[in-house]
Formats: sequence, structure tokens, C-alpha cells
Amino acid sequence: MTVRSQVDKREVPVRKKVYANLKMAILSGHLGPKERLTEEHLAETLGVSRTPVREALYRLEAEGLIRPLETRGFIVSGDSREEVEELFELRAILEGYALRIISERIPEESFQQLDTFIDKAQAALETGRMGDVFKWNTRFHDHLHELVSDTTRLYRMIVDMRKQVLRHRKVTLQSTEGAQRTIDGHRKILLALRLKDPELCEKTMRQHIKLAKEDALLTLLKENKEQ
Amino acid sequence: MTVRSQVDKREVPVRKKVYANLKMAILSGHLGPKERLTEEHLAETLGVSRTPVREALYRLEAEGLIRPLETRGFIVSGDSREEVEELFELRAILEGYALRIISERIPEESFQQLDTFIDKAQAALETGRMGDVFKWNTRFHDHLHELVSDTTRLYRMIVDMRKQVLRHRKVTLQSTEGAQRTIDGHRKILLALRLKDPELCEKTMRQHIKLAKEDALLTLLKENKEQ
DNA sequence: CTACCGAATAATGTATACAATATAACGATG
DNA sequence: CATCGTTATATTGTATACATTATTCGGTAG
Repeated sequence: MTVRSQVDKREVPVRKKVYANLKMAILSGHLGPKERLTEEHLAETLGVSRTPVREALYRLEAEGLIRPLETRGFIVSGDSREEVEELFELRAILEGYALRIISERIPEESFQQLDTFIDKAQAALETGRMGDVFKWNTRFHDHLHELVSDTTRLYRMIVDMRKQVLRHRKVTLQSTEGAQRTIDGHRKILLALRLKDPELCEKTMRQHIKLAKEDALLTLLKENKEQ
Repeated sequence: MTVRSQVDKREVPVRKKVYANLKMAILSGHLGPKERLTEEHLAETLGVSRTPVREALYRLEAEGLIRPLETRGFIVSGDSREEVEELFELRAILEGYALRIISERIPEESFQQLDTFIDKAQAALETGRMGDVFKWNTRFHDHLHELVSDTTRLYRMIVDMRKQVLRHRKVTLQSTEGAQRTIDGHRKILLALRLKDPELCEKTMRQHIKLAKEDALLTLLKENKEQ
């Protein structure tokens, strides 16, 4: 069949499965910066040969999620105070700029949407459903991101960073004050958007993420104390 | 010898050589988006096996310098109008923010340095030594970047993007007006730094890079016409 | 007991082999 | 001559083998 070539029958390469696997494990915090990753060991564990494992590892390295050990093998990176700070700093820059762009093109109906998300989050917070608070807050950001064309480098970078950030927000997600701060931040963002003030938008988003950074650093401190 | 382990006797892996090779070829414009890159062919050409070639290719893909072809093989990316625009847009964001940071920590002696670079570039321009104009302009930016700690993600991203950008600036480097604009831009940047006004610094740098973008897009147009 | 040597072990880097699949070439048939 | 199917070719994906090098550990000489 000539049509057959249209349909991509290629199954997902092992390399990508391994990559996705490891990435998930890292981002979920399941794989910490404690354990050393070696090709052989991973290959054995996952029941594949070293080749696809190497390729997955190199990709993760390129993305900065793991780092080659001076000795040999890799280690999950990104848990040092500096790295967390940098991550949030970059996020603040990029998302701040994104909001500036968004403010120039946001459609009227988005305001309602965003308003709803905030209200739902607030309601969830007041009835103690923290999981839902997280859900609606995430929706809020997601909705914003969808207003940036999803093919752009900027979009991809933001999405990627938001994923990386997740593992540093365990505390905020549970603390009431943190959640309230986040919701208040969203209100400010929405206000800035309504005012259609690009300058203010960028500033507000930066401020918002800066707060998130403080929370993340607190989380980090706590974790380090526990160990 | 126990000392031996301290000294890293490992020679550079072929994978890295191939990577550096291809990257250089791409950034210098020597390898255009015309030719298709396949593992076998590259391996043969470079006289190595496919293994290190694959690894180099995957890395370049992760960095966005090449893109997998729907069919098979890779192609050099980043020459579409959109991609060039995005590249400069991101650069403007990141370098703008970097200048903001720099304005808060720039030492007194840097002002002289930067002044000198501008003067030399201007002098070179007036005597028609375009190569030198480029050199001193580059020094100007390099000096700025050195004021951002060179271990940060921000720094690495900026350096990386500047490299990627080079191949789109052939025209400016030869046109007198373009060069003058660049030098003027540097003067403005220096002024903003002297005023120690973070806001102005960020804005000025963004503006400066926006101009560079226009030049790059002109280059692109010209090239497309030639073909 | 300490320093050094060397074998054993671990891990990586590269090449190669083989299977799977997509693309291209070619020829036959309606 | 267009279309379909078939074979050949190109290209990739994975596994494996082998060489190289680091690290560790144990033992021996001083």
C-alpha cells in the first residue's frame, strides 16, 4: 500500500521509552540526586541493551536533568540551592515576557476563564481540598500558556521549566498560606492583564514567580534538614 | 601512580569531536539546511562508526540545531524566518535581563573598558577595517557576559544563542550603516549602565537586539532571493 | 602500619552485526 | 501509460563484542 507510508507505523523506540521513563522518575522526585546512574545498571534494570540507555542519558544530560559524574556515571542534578534559584529566575524572565506578549493579544473571553479558575481555586482552598487548589492553579497557568503559540521556542522552554519546577513545590502545595499567596498572585496577574499594561504584566509575573521561588527554597531547606 | 587518577588522561571521545565538527559546520554556515544528514553517510565521511555519529546527532537535535526529517535523516534547522525571529526574541529577553543584573554589580573599571571597545570599533569603522569593527563589538558583548557568573544557566544560554546568531549576521558585518547602528546601540547601553538604571538597561538591550534582528531578517531575505 | 604494586572489577567508548522498516526502482499487467 | 505489486536499497534501531581505562581491593615489602 502506498498509503501505508502516510501512517507512521513506527513503534516508539526503546531509547525514547527509556528517556521518558527516567525523565518522569526524575521530575516526580522518585529518582533523587542520591543514586548514581550507570549505563550497565540501568540497561540491566530495564531489560534493554546499553545502546538506547546511553542515548537517553545523553539527551537528559543535554537538557541538564542529569550531570556526568567526575568519576563515571551520571547523577540527577538540579537540587542544589543555586540550581533551584536559577531555574526560577529563568522561569520568571521567560514567563514574564510571555505575559507581556499575552497582554497584547488576549481575547475577551479569557478573562472569564481565568476568573473562574481563580474562584475555583479559592473555593477549594477554603474547603481544604488542596489537591483541587493545585489543579485550578495549574489550569490558570496552562490557559495563559495556550495563548502563546505552542510551536515557539519560548513556549517549549516555559513548559519544560514548569515541569522541572514541580518537584520543588511540595510544601507550597500543602501549606494554606502558600496557596493563598499563589491565588492572590493570580488575581494580580489577571488585573494587570485587564489593564492591558504590558510593563505591569511582566513585572507582576516576575514577582509572582519570585514568591514561588521563596517557597521552593523553603522546601529545599526542609528536605536538607531531614536528611 | 595514585596521582594519575587526578590528571584526566581520557582523550576526547570521538562523539564529541563529531559533535564539535558538525556544530562548527552548522554555525559557520558551511553546512546549510540544504543537505540531508544521515548516520551512515556522516560516519563514512568522517571515518568513524555510526555509534558516535548518532550520539552527536542526537545531541545536536536536543539543542535544536538539527531536526529529524519526516522521512529519515536530519536537516539543519533554524533558517526559517520564524526561527530566526524567535532566536533573536529569546536573545533579547535573556540578554536584556542579564544587563539588568549587570547594572547592579558592574565595577567602575568596566566603564573604561567598554568605552575603549566602542572607540576602537568606531575607529575601525572609519578606516574601513570591518573585520576589526566586528572584533571590538564582540569584545564589548563578551565583556558584559563576563560580568554574569559563567556557571549560570543564564550565561550558558546567552553564549549559546550568540553563537547560533552569528550565521545570520553576514550582511550587517559588511554594511557601514548597520555597523554604525550597532556601535550607537553600544553607546546607549553603556549610558544606561552608567545611569545604573536597571529598567532602562533591560529596555535598551532589548531594543539593541531588536535592531540586530531586523538586520538578520534582511540577510535572510537576500539569501532567499539569491537562490 | 603504610606505601606501593598489580590483579580483579566496573564502566565506558567504539565498532560491528543483524533485524526491521521505509523509500526507491523496476517491471508487469490492466 | 498509469497503477499496482515486488524486489532492491538505504537507513535506522538495538544488541553485542571488544578494547580501553578507572577504580577498588588485597597483598607484600619496607
